[in-house]
Order: sequence, then structure tokens, then C-alpha cells
Amino acid sequence: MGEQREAVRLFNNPGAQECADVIMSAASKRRAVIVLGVCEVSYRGRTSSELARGERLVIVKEDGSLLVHRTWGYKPVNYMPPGAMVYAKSDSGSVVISAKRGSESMRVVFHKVYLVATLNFRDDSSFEQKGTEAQMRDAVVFYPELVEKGLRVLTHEFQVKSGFVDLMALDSRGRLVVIEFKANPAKTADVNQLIAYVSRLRALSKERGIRGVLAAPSINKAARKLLVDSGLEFKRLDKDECLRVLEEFKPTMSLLSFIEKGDEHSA
Amino acid sequence: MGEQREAVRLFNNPGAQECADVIMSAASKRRAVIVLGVCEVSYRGRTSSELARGERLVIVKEDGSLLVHRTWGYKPVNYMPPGAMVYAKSDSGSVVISAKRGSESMRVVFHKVYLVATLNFRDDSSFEQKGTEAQMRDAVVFYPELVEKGLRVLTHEFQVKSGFVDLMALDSRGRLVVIEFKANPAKTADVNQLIAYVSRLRALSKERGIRGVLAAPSINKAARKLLVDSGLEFKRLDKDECLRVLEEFKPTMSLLSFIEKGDEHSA
DNA sequence: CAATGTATTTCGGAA
DNA sequence: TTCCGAAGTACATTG
Repeated sequence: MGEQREAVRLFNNPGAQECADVIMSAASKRRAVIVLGVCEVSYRGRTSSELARGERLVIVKEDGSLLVHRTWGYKPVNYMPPGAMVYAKSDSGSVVISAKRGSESMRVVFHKVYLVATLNFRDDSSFEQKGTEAQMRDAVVFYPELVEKGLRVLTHEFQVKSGFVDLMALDSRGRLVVIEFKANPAKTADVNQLIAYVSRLRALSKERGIRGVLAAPSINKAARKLLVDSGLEFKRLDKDECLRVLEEFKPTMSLLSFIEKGDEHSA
Repeated sequence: MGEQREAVRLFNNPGAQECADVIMSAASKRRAVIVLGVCEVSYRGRTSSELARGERLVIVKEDGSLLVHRTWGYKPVNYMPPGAMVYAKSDSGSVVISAKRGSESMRVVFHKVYLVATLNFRDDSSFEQKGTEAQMRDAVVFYPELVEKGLRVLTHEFQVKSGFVDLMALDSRGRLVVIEFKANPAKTADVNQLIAYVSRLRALSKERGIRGVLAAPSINKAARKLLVDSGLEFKRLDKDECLRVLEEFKPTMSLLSFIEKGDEHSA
């Protein structure tokens, strides 16, 4: 017995009809195809784009995604996301690959095809990645001093539906403090969010002493200016510091979590 | 005479040494290479990742970017951005491709190579795209009725980077209108941006009649609620409509642009 | 399904 | 060069 499976099948300098057939056949079997040749590309959908004639690598993947790569750059110059319906046909000596997905459509016309290869690939390995996280908010809930001394947390759902979570607290002088956390360097949009929230809160309560604090590892210059001009505050909050606190309080956390659930039931 | 240039050079089932040589040779000539085969990948840098053995397509581009693609998904499962130094060598029957770029490094080990192809591609076409946020704004500048009848535009810098507010105008009753454009469906963050700007403007000028308009192709539910609750308005603005207007006014545009530059010099 | 945040974000333009 | 925000962002996760 030899190999049953042919991982790569090559078609060198195929005719237009043969090329179209190969692509359609692969698509029907849910196999990926790569095409090397001279093509032009047009796209209509979220925007419109035209890419004139040039030599490129086109990848039709088994999930319907379609990538047009030039010989430089990380990103494809044109593409369709997964889920597109892909068709190929021969048209007066050219190969036309078209893809549709909702209101988006893309069309690749190959004037010359150097190579087509169908891929019957096996790849079920999982992709393992380590080293990302941001549960700064939980850390602050358990150790409010990370933000400032004397802070008492009012809202404290440390159910991590990570999302922009505004924490409400009282400072040492009894003023309401709205805290917004960001795991990444704070941008203008983050400041806008805090401005919008605080301004709504002030409009509702007529309370003048409401403070707004943006807590993040860093903040860019424009954002900082906007923040200060708006009478709000920045607090540098290091991710590693938060993680250390979290580690330290981990046992307490699970215990408290249990107690709170008990409280809920008794309420 | 015949063709001088060979756009694609194929090496079918190459030996490990031959494969490594081909890759190194291509790299030295600044040519892209694609490799089909069985590989495993590890990456160290911004995070750490391991990808176990599987059949994949690897692209080494002429700018030093390195992409590992599976047969599904838009994104490469592993990659190095442009600017990496790429090396290839044969190591006890395997081909090892390594890439370094600052503190980042990636290593692809091919246990079996089905195909290597070096690409000597020509592709100097420009990529033209239409339908961006900036173009929506330009369209409204030339045809304010796209937003509402009687609107007069105050600020009208054509290719100004956005950042603050997109457009200031007066409505038919003389009220100040702040308009923010979004080419994509409007989200909460976009509403926040408008709230923040309008609230600052109101605080500064004590003017009560300031209107805020968010102009976008659509708006999601949460964003709409926030918008309305904040006393602001939504205006559906179709991308294609804007493009048609732009086409119509294109000659006028370049002329006006020229005149404005002239004004700057005379000022 | 919609909405929200993350990304080894990448990419381009302006300060 | 650095900074900053858009992207045809894609993608996972959670309500």
C-alpha cells in the first residue's frame, strides 16, 4: 500500500478552463487552493476598491475565505472573510474567481496562471498561547489602595464579563468616585467614555462633587490633556502590580465570592 | 530571445538541503518564497506560542515578513511582521526557517516539504479605495443637504485629519450643529465621542441650543438609546450616496482646494 | 445574534 | 522618529 492521500496536487501553466475546473472541484470538496499568476481585483462591500494588473498569490481557503497577497506586507491587499461563496469560471481565456458574502463581493480576474495547487491538508493541532490578561478591576476591588488610600468600593461584581467596567466608590472625604479601567494605554476614546458617563451622572444627580478617574497603565498625551481639561483624573495602574495583588488575594477571593452568593440567597 | 524572467520557479519534493538553499537564495535576492509541507512553529516575543505538527502554507515575503497559514481563517496562525531577518538551514533531515526582529523570534521546522516556489513577481499597481469616513465628510461639505435641508457648513477643511469633531455647521434656525461621521455602523464609543464633545462645547459657551448629530450608515441599539437619552440625533448617511455626490463635485473640489491654498498663502 | 474588548493587532499619516 | 487613530479590521467571549 502506498500513500492514499495526495497532500498537494499541482497544475503547472494550466489553461483557463482547466484552472477554473480545478478551483471549483476543490471548493466542492472543501479544500484549499493556491493560485499564482497575473490578476486584477475589484471589491464592493464595506468600501470599494480596485487593484490593477499584477503578479500575485491568491489563496482560496476551505472556509470560503479568499486572500490576495502581494510579495510584501503582512496583510492581504484584498480579501474576503470566511463564509464567502466562491466560484470560478473561464471567460475568454481568463480565469474569473468571484466570491460573495452578504452584500460583499470580490472578483479576481487572472489573465495568466502560472500555477494552481490544491491542498488536501491535515492540521488539527491546537494553537497554544500564553501571556495575556487583564483583571485589574478585581485587583482593585480587593485592594482599592491601588487607586488611592482610603477608597471604599461601592459596586463590586467581580464577575468578569470583561467589559468596560466602571467601578463606583467613595473617597476618604465621602465624594463619589467613578473609575474606569483600561488594560491598554488609555486613548481619547476612553476619556470620552468617562466624560460621557460623568456628565450624565452629574446631570442626573445635580451632585457637584463627583470625581472621575481613569485607571490604566499609561495614557497618551492628547488623551491626558482632554482628561485634565475636563476636570478628571488619571491614575497609573500597572498590570503586573494588579496581578501580584490578585495572586495574594486569590484564596480570599474565592471565599468571599462564596459568601456573597450566600448573601444573595438569603436576601 | 524568449522570456528572460521566470516568474515562478518550482521545486517539487525537494531535499532538506536543497530547500534551505532555495529559501536562502531567494531571501538574498529579495524574492518571496512559498513553502508547502508539514511543520511545527514556535514564537517568542510579545507573547509565546507553540503550534504542533501539521500541514501548512508558509510565505516568506521580500520585506522579511513571514506568514504561516492554515487552510482556514483570514489570519495567519503564526507570523512575523515585515522587517525580520529570515534564515533557513537544513538540520538532520528537516528544514528550519528562523526569523528575528528585535526581541521577537519565530522558528518554523519543516519535517516534510512538498513544494517550494520562489516568486519573481512584478506588481507595481496601486491599490485604490473609496468610501472612507473622510470622503463622507467631504461629500457633506459639498452637499450639506445630505444631512439636512438648510444646513450651512462652517468648518470645511478637506483633508484634515479627524480627531476632534468632524464638522461644524449651522442649521436653518441658526443653531450650532456638531456632526460626527462614521463609515461603519455607529457604536457606543462613537456616541460617547459626540457626547463628550458637545458637553464640553456647552460648558464652554453656555449656549444651550447646540445640536449633536451622528451621521453613519446605521447605528446599533445600545448606541441609539444612549444617543437619544443624551439629547443627540442620528442621521442615516449612505456611503454610496456620498460617493455619488463626490463624483459629481469632483471638478469643483480640486478647484476649491486650490483656491483655499492660495488664500492661506495670502494670509 | 448582538455587542464588546483584545490583538504578537497592522498600517498610514501627522506632529 | 514617535505618536496616534482607523481598519473592508478579525476574532473570541459573553449576555
